[in-house]
Order: sequence, then C-alpha cells, then structure tokens
Amino acid sequence: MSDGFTRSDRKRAERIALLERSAAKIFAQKGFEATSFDDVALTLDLRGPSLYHYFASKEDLFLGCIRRSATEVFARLDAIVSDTNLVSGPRVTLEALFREQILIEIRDYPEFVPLFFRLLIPVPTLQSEVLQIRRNHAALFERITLLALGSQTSLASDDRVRLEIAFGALSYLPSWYRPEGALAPEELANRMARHLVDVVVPVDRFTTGSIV
Amino acid sequence: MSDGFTRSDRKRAERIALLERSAAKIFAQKGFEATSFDDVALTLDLRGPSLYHYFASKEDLFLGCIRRSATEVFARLDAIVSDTNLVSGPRVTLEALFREQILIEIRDYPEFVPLFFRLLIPVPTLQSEVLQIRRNHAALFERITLLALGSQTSLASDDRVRLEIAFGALSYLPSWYRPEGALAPEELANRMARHLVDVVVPVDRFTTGSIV
Amino acid sequence: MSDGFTRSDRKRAERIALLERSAAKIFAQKGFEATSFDDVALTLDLRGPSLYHYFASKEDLFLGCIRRSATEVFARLDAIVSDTNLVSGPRVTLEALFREQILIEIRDYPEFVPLFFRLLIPVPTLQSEVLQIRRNHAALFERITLLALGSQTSLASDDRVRLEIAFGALSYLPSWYRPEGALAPEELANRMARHLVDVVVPVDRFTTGSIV
Amino acid sequence: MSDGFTRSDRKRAERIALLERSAAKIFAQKGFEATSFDDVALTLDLRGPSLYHYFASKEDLFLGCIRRSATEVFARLDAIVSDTNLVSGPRVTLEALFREQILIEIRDYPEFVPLFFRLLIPVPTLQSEVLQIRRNHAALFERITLLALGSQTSLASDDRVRLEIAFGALSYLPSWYRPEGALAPEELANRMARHLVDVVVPVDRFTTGSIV
DNA sequence: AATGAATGAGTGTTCATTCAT
DNA sequence: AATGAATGAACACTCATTCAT
Repeated sequence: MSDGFTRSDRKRAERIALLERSAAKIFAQKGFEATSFDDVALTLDLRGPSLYHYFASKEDLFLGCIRRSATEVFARLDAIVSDTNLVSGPRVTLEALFREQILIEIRDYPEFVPLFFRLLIPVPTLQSEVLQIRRNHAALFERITLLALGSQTSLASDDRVRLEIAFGALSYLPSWYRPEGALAPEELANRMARHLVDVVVPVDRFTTGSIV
Repeated sequence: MSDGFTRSDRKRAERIALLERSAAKIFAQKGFEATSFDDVALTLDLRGPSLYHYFASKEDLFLGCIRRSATEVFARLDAIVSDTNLVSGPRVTLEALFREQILIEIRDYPEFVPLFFRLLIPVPTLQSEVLQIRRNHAALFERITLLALGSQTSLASDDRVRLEIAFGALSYLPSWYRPEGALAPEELANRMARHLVDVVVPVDRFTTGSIV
Repeated sequence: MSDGFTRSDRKRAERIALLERSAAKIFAQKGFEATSFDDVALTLDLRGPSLYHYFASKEDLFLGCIRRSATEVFARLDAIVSDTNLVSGPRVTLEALFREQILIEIRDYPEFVPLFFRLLIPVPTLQSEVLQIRRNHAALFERITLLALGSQTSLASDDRVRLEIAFGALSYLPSWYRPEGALAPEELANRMARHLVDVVVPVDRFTTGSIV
Repeated sequence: MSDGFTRSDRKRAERIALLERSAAKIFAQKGFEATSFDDVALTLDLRGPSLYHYFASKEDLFLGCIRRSATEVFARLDAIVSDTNLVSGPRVTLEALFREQILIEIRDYPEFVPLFFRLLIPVPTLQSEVLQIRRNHAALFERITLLALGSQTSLASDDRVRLEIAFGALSYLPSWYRPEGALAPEELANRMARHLVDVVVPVDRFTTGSIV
C-alpha cells in the first residue's frame, strides 16, 4: 500500500518546501543578487553550501521559489473562478478574483508582488520564467474581464488601459497598505475589489446576461 | 562681477550632471547592486575609479541620481500646478498633473518609475531618501486631489484607496506600455489621465467650485 | 577447514578490487585532483561517502589503485623474465620484455602509463610511492639490459642514456598510438620491441653468451 | 620618435611576462587545477585577485603561459633550422635540432615538457590549444626527418615508429636527467642527440646527397 | 553496508575603494 | 583630472570528510 514515497522522500520534500518559502521571502526583500546562499541557509540553521543538497544552483533555488509561489497562488485564483463563475455571472467572479488577489498579496503571500513584479533578475532564463508567470496571471484576469464586458474577441484599446490600471493598483498595493492601520485586510479587499471592478467594467458597460 | 563660479566649476558641474543622468538610466535598468562604477564611467569614456573625483561613494552617486531626477520631475509637475490651478479648477489641474506624470514616465524620463518605485536598495539611508521623495511626490497629487474632492482636512479612507489605485496605475504604466504600439504617448496620456481622474474624483463627488 | 576468510570477506575484497580498478582508470583519465569520490563510486552505483567503508581517504584509495596496478603489471613482466631468460639469452628476454610492456600499455592496462608516468600528485607520500614503483619497474629492465650488455657492474653513461631513450619511448607510446589505426597492437609490439632492443643493446655491443 | 608604446605599456608587458613565466613554472609543477591564483600571484608579492588586471580568467592566464613558451621555443628551433639547413644537410640539421630541444628542456625551459606533454587540462579549449602546439612541434621535426630520410611524401610506418621513439625520449628526458649529476647539460645534449639521429635516421638509410 | 545530510576549507571571480603617478 | 595598480571583502560553487540513521 505504499504510495511510492519513502519517509525520507517526504522529509526531503518538506525541507525543500521550507527552504523555498524562506528563500522567496528573502529574495522578495533583498532582490536576487543581494540574496546569498548563506542568507537563505541560516534561516534553517544551515550553512550556505548545504543548500546544494537540494538545489543545483542559485538559479535553481530561485526557480523553485517562483514555481512554488505561482502554483499556490494560481490554485487559489482558479478555485475562485470555479466556485463563483457559473453561479453569479462574470462581474461577481471578477470582483471575487480581485478580492482574493488582494488577500493573497497583503495577508497570505506578501512575497508574491515583490517576487513577480519588482525583482530585477540578471539571468535571462529566470527573467522569462517570471514573465511567463506574469502573462498567465494577467490572462486569467483578462479572460474574466472579457466575459464581464460581453466582448467576445479581445479587449478594446480603452478597456485594456482600464485593465492595466487595475493591474497597477494590485501590484502597487503592498507598497502602501499596512495591516496595522485602520483597515483590516479583508475589509480593504472588499472595498478595493469593488472599486477595481468599477474601473475595469464600468457599470454602464456591463451587459448583464439576464437583461434582454 | 563674477558669479563665484569659475569655468572649471561649470565644467565640473556639467560632468556631474552627465554622470548622474547616465547612472540613473543604468541604475534603473540593472538595479543598485548590479550597477558597477565601471558601467557608469564607461558611458563617458572614463574608468571606474575616476568617478571618485565627483562622488565620494556608490551611495553618493546614487543619491545624486535620485535627487537630480526628483528635482527635474518635481519642477515639471509644479509648473503644471502653477499654470493650471487657478484658471480651471482643481479637477482640471489633477487631470493635467496625471497627464504630465504619464508623459514623464513613458516619454521623457523612462528611468523615473524604476528608480523610485521598483528598485530594491540594500542601504537604509538610500532607501529612506527614496521613500521621502515618494512621499513628496504623493503629497503633491494628494493636495490637488483634496481640493478637487472639496474636503478640507484629509482623505477619507475610501478616497485614499482610490488615490492609491491611481498611484498604482502610474507606477505600473512603464511595465506594459510600449511606445511602438498603436497608441502614441500623448494620446495614451490623454486617455489614461481622464480615467484616473474619474477614479480618484468620481463625477458625482466632484464639487465644482463655481456652484454655490 | 576454513581458510580464515568468510564469504563476506571475499565479497569485500572483490568490491575493493572493482573499485580500485575503476578508480585507476578515472585517476588516469582526469588526474588526482579532478577525480572525485562520487566519480569513482558512481561506476559501481554507489554514492561517494560509501567508499569510506573501503578506503580511509582519497589518498588511501589512490594507494590501493597504484599498488594493485603495479602488482598485476609486475607479475606479467616477471613471468616473461622467468619464461624466457634461461632459454634464449638476455637479448631475447629483453625484447620479450619490451613486447610485453607495450601490450600492457596499449592493449591490457591503458591506465598504466598515465597513472605512473604522467600524473601530477600533490601529496608527497603518494608521489614517492609512485616513484618507488617506477624505480622498481626501471630496475627490472635495467637488470636484463645489464645481462644483455655483458657488463657486470652497472650501466655506463652512454648505456644509461640509451636505456632512458627506451623508457621514454615506452612512456610516450600511449600518447600517439591508436589501436584503430593500421597497426594492430601485437604487430606494433613486435616491431617496436625490436627497435628498442636495437637502441638499448646495439648489435655490435651484444656479447652472445654462446659464442666463444 | 615614439614606437607607439608608452612607458606604462612596457611596464605592463613586463609584468605580464613575469607572471606568465612564473605561472608556467607553477602550472608545470602542480598541474592546472592545483595551481591557484594565489599561488601565482604570491610569487610577485601580489594577492590573487590582482591577477585579474592582467588576465581575464585562469584559462586566459594559462593560454598566455603556453603561447609565450611555445613562441620562445619555436623561435629557437626555427633558428637552428635556418642556420644549419642549407650548409650541412638534413642529417646534421636534425641532430642540431635534437640538441637544441634537449637544451631547452633541461637547461633553459624546464617547464616546457611538463606544460605541453604531461598536464591534464580539464578545459577543452585549452586542451586543443596544447595539442595544436604539440602538432606544430612534431611537424617541425618530421619535416627535417623526411628530408634526412630522402623520402619525398610521408613517413613509412616503421619510420614513424622510430620518430615516435625519439619524441618519447625527448618528452621523458626531464623525468630522469639531473643536472647535478656527472653529465653537464651540453654534454648530454651532444650524446643523446647523436643517438636520436641514429634511431630516427639509421646510417644505412641515410641518403647523402653528395655521394654517388 | 549504504547513504542522505551537513559542513569547513578552498577556489575562481567580482567589485568598491584606495593610492601613487 | 584621470587612471593603472592593488586589495579586502564577499559570493557561488566544489569536494573530502564526518555522522546519524
């Protein structure tokens, strides 16, 4: 009845997960170049070279970080789409999506935005991996936006501008929001998501499916 | 009646200006750590150590960069405020401000956003200098926004969120806009500025100064 | 009636033999420093640290290699001496010795020459062990040469030079001979051995024991 | 009346020459991998990283070493060929060539043989550079040998074997010759060169141009 | 017996900074 | 003013070796 994974396999996977999460935070904080192997290793009471048991290189470590982060974040966003899409119409889905994204950024994965939207990465391979993830992320929001706008093909020039405004707002959020302030993360997520939907799909543009 | 500046003083100041502008672009492109003294010096056909005739350290060079950039950008934004404020009311001023900021970002100072909104700077001193400039920059927009909203004291929670949405849009703009595309910078500036004003000062909120 | 060796002892000895032979080839190919424990271990599907069950250190592994190689090679050369010496006179023995040495080098133990004549070994202990083996090897040829020359005490200065020419030829052989070429190893061995005898014991110098 | 080289250029060139010669000796002694930048730098009272003012990498340093050595050695051998060729016939030239090569090896450039004939170099680029130099070196001797043998096209199989015997003797020479011994370098060169010519161009094979 | 984990020592390389010229 | 020369500090990466399992 073995699942093919020995206990040591699991231990190792956990270790890797811990390291990748730790590294994601440090990379997000200090940038790719300024993050050293010792920085990452010391968070688990290891010495720098020990990381080579788990990652073949600094690039490899970074790849692990962003892939794990992306996977976890996409899982949450995809779940939102699945849960709300058919029930309540695309406008509601889009708002829920914004809300979820906001919570991810300021409550659950503070390293998400720095990692994917701020880091300057001197390695082309990694740079394009990051860009690909960003493209996938944008595509998800764009898909729902298209549905909500009722357009069938692609975004009009002005629609795109407004969507990019929303993206900008999202990527800027961790730069100013402080959870210690008056607004709880959930409260902010509710309000800001509403605003963003209004920006991306102005009320006069929204074509409710039900109305004739 | 000398002005106290010798010819060599002027030469030196010009040299410094050139270096700072050059450095600003390189810092913006590669980040603080990845930018070397040689990188900067070579753009003026100098060798790295020569920069020490003009800057006491890498930090000092960076400081010069951001202060010069900030000065130049603030000059343009201040000019907009002075030119339009009294004539046409704060809403128009705000829109003009957005327009100007957009042109600065995508046409005239492409290094502005990377320098002040994306760079991870490992030196606390520099980090806070950048933050201070950001704060000043935000304060300018906030002042006009307050006027346009008719509030007299400070921004309400929701107003702040909408203003931050606009800031986000502005700081994200260089990440997606390509001047080679269909939209000329000026055209984009016009459209986007209008959208941003709508976000920050919704029409139903705008209190025209003229109406009693 | 056990011989004092358990089955596991034999297994272990076999394992060691395999490892030493494997290591000899790798050392010969890549040099002492460039050969890692993992390199050697992987040839037997082991991991690097496992070698410590068989060898106390890298030096120890290397020692094992060269001692085993030396033993095997000396056995073959000694056999030649025993087989041919009394029967046909020292000149024939010397030629057979050269022939055997050549076959060892290019057909049976390609690692012999690299291991003992080319490797730079940064450990003095190992270096002198190698030198000792080389000295023994040379002594064997020198003994037979002395017999063939009819001298009784030691080599004259010129005789030594000619013998070293032969040694040089032997140690250089693997650097140029390619078995894929026109000459089969055995054919080359025959021809080259004859030349070498001519060099070391010129015909006019050879004192046949039988002739009055 | 400038020759286009400033004083600092000359200083630099001298520094590089010193470093390359020093490095050649150390490389020859310890091998490529075991030679560190610090090893080389310390011989000139420098620290390791200082070498990067003169060489872009370890490979570059090594390349410099072998090219300089090759150039200097080839100059001497070429000079011999030019000086003796027409005057005394190819057999004499060949003997002079052997003599010169021997003096190079044991008196003037002790690092020549280790550098080109013993080192294991883990970098393919460097490996092939070394091989190319070896090929050029061999080609020089082969050319004169062909002349001395009177063959017009290429070496017969047996001629080649005898030439390789000579090459082997030459590459082995530094392994056994000690200048402290009874034989002065020049004396050894004379004797050994004569032997080598006898090996490569046996008297009965030598076709004197003048004799009918 | 075998090995994953861990590490200290070492190496090539980069770079801000100093200094003499 | 400009720069070659030099270096200490830092860093990614390798590897022989130890140890617990």
